[in-house]
Amino acid sequence: MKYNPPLIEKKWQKKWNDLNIFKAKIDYNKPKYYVLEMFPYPSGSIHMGHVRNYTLGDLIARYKRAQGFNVLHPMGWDAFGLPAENAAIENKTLPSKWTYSNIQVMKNQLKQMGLSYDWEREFATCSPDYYKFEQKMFLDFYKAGIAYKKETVVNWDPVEQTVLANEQVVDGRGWRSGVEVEKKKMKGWFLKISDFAEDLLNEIDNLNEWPDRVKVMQRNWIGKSRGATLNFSINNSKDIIKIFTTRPDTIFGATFIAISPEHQLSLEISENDNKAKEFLKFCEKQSNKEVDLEKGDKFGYETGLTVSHPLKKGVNLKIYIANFVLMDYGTGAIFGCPAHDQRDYDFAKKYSLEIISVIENDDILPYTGDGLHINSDFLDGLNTQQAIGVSIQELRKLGIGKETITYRIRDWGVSRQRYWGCPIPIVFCQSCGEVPVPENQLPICLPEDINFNLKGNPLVSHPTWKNTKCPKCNDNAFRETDTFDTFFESSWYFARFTDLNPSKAFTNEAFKYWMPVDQYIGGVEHAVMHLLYSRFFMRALKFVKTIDLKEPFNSLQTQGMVCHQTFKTEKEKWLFPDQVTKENDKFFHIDTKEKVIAGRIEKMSKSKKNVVDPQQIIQTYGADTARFFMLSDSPPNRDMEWSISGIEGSWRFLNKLWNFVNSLEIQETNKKLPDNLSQLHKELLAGLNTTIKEVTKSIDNFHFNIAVASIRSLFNALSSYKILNNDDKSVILHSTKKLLILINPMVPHIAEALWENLDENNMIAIENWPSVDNTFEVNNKIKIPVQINGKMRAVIEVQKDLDKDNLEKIALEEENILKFLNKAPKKVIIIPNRIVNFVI
RNA sequence: GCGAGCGUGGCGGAAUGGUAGACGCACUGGACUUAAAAUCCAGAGUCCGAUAAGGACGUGGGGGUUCAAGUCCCCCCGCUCGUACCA
Repeated sequence: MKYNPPLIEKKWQKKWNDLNIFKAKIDYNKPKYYVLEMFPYPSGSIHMGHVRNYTLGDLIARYKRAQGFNVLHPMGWDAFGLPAENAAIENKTLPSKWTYSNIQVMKNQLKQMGLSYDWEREFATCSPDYYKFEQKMFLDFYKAGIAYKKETVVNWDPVEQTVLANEQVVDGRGWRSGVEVEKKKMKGWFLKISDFAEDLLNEIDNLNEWPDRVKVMQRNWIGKSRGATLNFSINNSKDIIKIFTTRPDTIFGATFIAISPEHQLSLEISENDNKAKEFLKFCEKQSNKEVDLEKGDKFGYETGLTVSHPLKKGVNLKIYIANFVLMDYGTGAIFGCPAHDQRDYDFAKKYSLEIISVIENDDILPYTGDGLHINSDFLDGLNTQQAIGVSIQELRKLGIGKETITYRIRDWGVSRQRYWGCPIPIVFCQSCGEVPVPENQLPICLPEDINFNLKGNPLVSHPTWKNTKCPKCNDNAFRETDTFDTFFESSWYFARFTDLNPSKAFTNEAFKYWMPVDQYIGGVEHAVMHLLYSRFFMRALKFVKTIDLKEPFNSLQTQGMVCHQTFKTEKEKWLFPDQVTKENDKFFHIDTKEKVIAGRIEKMSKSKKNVVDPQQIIQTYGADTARFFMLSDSPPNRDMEWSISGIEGSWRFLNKLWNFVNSLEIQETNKKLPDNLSQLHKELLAGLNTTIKEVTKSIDNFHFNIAVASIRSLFNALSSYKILNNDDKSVILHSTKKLLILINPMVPHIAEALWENLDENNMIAIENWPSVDNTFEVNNKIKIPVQINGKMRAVIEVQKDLDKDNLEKIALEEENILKFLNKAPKKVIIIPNRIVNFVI
């Protein structure tokens, strides 16, 4: 009987399904375990990134089940988003139709992978049954003052008459129209994440099972900084400019003032100053991406206004409008100290402004480090920390400034000028203004009869949808046509999985039982936004008393990307891996035979064609082989390289496993370990025990590749063992069964099939994880390296825990040691069970 | 630009400060076969040496701490991710 993946995989998937093995139910007799992988956007078909993510999650789910946990392992669809609209325009279809048909396809593909989901909890976020709850949440936020409207700047495509996402802006131009993108001011809805910044920051310290790098990134994103606000009075005017600085100690080095183009003062100036107006227009054309702002050239406009330096009598500083000053951070105005800030330095050089050094240093300017202050009056001789304190004190005394804490994090703009998202439940009335939709009128559903041939947002151009009556005065009114950012849906979906209650977003009992998610797994690209928004969302829901939980994810693991070698023809055309053949270490096009250049190993991407379709892999090798390779290659948090030889190696191993287990003869008398174990038996069982320990530890630590290596080692020991008698058979059978339980979470179909072939009645899916049994530890001999000056010269085999004196004595009997030990050692370092080192 | 991470044989990767390269892939030799594939057995970091014994070198580069550094510290280089309207 040959290993036939399609046959056994279908069979066991059906059995799991028919017997409802993975259905999750509240059970207070068992500890619960909620394992969740980031749900996918239904883009069309699954890719290797999904395969990796869901294989990792499924391994954990099956492992925890075997350990006796009551496991919740759900799956759903992050179904709103831009690609559906693009597809709708391109293929003349509806976003809903496109999305739901993609879900169909992808669900089938996931099912073929044999993932142990409770499919009864599946949902798509684009269904009103889901999004109606977030309309209610938004209303709660609105009433609690967490949601508010303010002006925001968006990318505007004047030809398409539409707002563009950052990714739709290519080199400053609209991706479809190709015309220069403008910045446009619009009103949009925001959530006050900044109100929760302090708590979001503090609680990071308690996220013990999150990767440090994610925590550091979130801390930096929140960006708490202590500094000072300080007022400069504008000469010949009653007005003042309030600036924020983290370095009030450098005040004596200030040589100019710069304000954001969006600053109130900039707008006032531009009203009577055409050149200023032009400059603001120019700034509007610039990208509003953080990268471009920081990397781009610094431009300024000299307003002609000056302020007087508050601490240097008679010194005036020019006010510039500058493109690198952000309105969203601090007060939208800074003082420039070119000697000690890179951006200020660049700006000062460009506009020939004075550069005054106020911190002693030997480096070239700008110098941003610590040091003793000079040219700074009462700050002279102080270091940075001291000078910051003293300068703030002085500013307070003068009544022109004070210590201020600011955060880099900006409020979350949740408005999107798009059709395929959750409608925002607000109505605009001529007389009543903005009015929240009463809860009994929810959900506000998206219209299906839309026309993507018209310009702009189909919700705006729809003939009737936005027309409604004001809930307050019943006069004619308009609906909000913005929809939510899709991060809105993904900020609470994990809690919705705990119960699909049709009338409430969450059922108290289920929420309390299952939440928080014990193990969350997903791409590292979500390190900040999705994960921070979700943390915020829980707090916001707690604030409006919907739930009582702050942190949604107890343990987090981030996975790396799946990469593949790239191939190009000599004419620089990308090729798919299956268009390339290898002969004598050289690559050729499989049809045309032309030379192919093998490029770098890069993240799989459609544009570079270095993709492998999981569907094809599963068809050729089966899901188990794909899963096994995913786990055996790299540790999950690192990038992995997909390769044909790698997948074939996994395929070979599963075949070997299949043939080996099926070659075992099963008799009743073999089902128990023999009473008297030989030395070889003991060694084998000790090896088994080591593997159980190692696999358990490796899975707990998310080092699945080590777990795989360890299982392979055990398999090598079992399959090379010469079976001579009945006792041998019993020991091998015993060990093989344990091996199957260990490997089951990785390759569940073949494990079930072999388990059945071993005459077992229960499914391996419900077997208990093997426990560690140290009684077989027989190895009391240990190998210890002997070094001379830290260089390995010999290895001695000794009793475990042998004392220092004996270790030294035995080491000195080694020929190679004597050879190198040509004089008396200055020092001998001996650590029992570890090392002997002679220093000469 | 800023923030974060990563860098070990031909390749993926192992390694509580203590034998660098576990496990696998690719490779080489052998067995089986009319032959190939598959499978099985054996070998292998590089260099010197005889294909041995043994030795030198070796974890992106440079410096440092230590009896001992892939691991800790400093500087540099390269690549990847995020950067707020992609998900």
